[in-house]
Amino acid sequence: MLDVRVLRENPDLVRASQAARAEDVTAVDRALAADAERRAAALAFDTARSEQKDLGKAIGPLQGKVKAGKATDAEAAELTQLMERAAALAAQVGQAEQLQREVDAAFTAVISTIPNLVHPAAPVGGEDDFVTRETAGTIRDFAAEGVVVRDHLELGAMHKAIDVERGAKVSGSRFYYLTGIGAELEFALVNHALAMARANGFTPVVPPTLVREEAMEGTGFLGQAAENVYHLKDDEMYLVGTAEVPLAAYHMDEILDPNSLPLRYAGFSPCFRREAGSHGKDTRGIIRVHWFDKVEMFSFTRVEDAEVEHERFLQWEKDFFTSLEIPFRVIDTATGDLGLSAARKFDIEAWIPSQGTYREVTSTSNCTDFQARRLRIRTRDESGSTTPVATINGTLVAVPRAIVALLENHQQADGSVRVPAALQPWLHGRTVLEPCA
RNA sequence: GGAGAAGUCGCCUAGUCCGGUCUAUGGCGCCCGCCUGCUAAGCGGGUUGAGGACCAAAAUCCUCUCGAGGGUUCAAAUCCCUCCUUCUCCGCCA
Repeated sequence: MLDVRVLRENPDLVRASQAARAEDVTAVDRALAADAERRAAALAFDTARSEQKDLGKAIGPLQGKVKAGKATDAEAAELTQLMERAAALAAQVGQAEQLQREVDAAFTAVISTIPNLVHPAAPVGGEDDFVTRETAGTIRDFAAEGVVVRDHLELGAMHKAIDVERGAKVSGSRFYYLTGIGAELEFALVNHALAMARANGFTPVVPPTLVREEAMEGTGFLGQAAENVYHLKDDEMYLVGTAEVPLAAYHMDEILDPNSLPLRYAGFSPCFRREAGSHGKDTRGIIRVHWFDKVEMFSFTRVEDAEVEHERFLQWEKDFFTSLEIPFRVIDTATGDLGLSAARKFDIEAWIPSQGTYREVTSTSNCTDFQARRLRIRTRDESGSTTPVATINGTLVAVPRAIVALLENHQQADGSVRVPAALQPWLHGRTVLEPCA
């Protein structure tokens, strides 16, 4: 949710942001008009209600007297008169309240469609207008090494690590089993990630992954992203697509102690995505699946610290892939590709040898105070009054894509896979994974 | 799944039967001040959150907020309905 004051005092800023996102600029004027209406309606209701309360105060004692039989005829007559006025006023209050409710809902409806203000440094444009911030690691020259590149599916089969056939048999397309070393790799990656997160001041969390509408709505996943969310209609529950949802909603409706910030949580959870609208994309392998496990970083900070925290998140994500010795690049996502809540987003894209290109493996977003305002998560400023916090989220490891990058980048001619040093302690010291006979 | 109890402004709590002096009581904690060799104690004041009016700002004022949402009524913490949550007992079960 956008700050109404920004909307009122600096509508041009909002218009510019809308334009950068290729969103509806006229929504700004509709929101402003709705805001004015809303305030007028509130004032009308408040005034009528105030008068009604005054009348009520006069009626109370008088009524008491009349009931006790101690009232004079004049007082009884006055009571009758007051009651008549109060009845008339009650109708007026009812109407004013009804109007206020409608106008309020209209305002909420409009302002909810406006995404977060884009960060001034975010590159303007569509999906392909990202800016590459940096490229790290060295891409192997497989041909020179005499290695015929196998893709992760082939390697997964050789190692009996990934089974998509049975995944499809049991659950359908875009499902898979991780077996043997595949399953071990998941735990190794997750443990490695959690160890790093803990070292960086994160509290490990295993959150619920089935949430109520309020949590889904508050984190901004029921807007344009709604079609990708699994909805359990019988129970009015939603399966989360990321631990960001339960982690963000963890402090919903709370006022956080300013001295406790930044509050950092690392959530491990399964993630469920319908992948509507991506038919035909990445149909081979486990790059794009309906379910996967992930370790997600989440931080609540003061608004003024958000940008620095966001940079830290990026650094920690880079540290993770650097430790896995996987070449990657960092892109600054373009404004048109930010989603509802993010003001700025950095993606890490790992080199995928079988595709000869970089593919997104993690992503970190600075949602400023947008998400916190929706979830009513505040802290106190210097003057002691409440103010929304900022929220930052970032993937530390999304298991299947990390496994893809790992297997493909570290494969050797015979199909064996080298284990990077950082992961060895989590795999009982194994340095090489040998394919099954 | 069945039966029952409860939810009040950080925490505890009065009020709910019987609607109106509730503008929600008191205690604890916390904040400010006074007093005091220091500390403690004592004394005085403040202390839910949200929206709005006025405004440069502060002060002030108004409305909403007693788990949430509806309803009854001139008037709801209080009466009625639905939902949420917690607890107790029974049943079932990782």
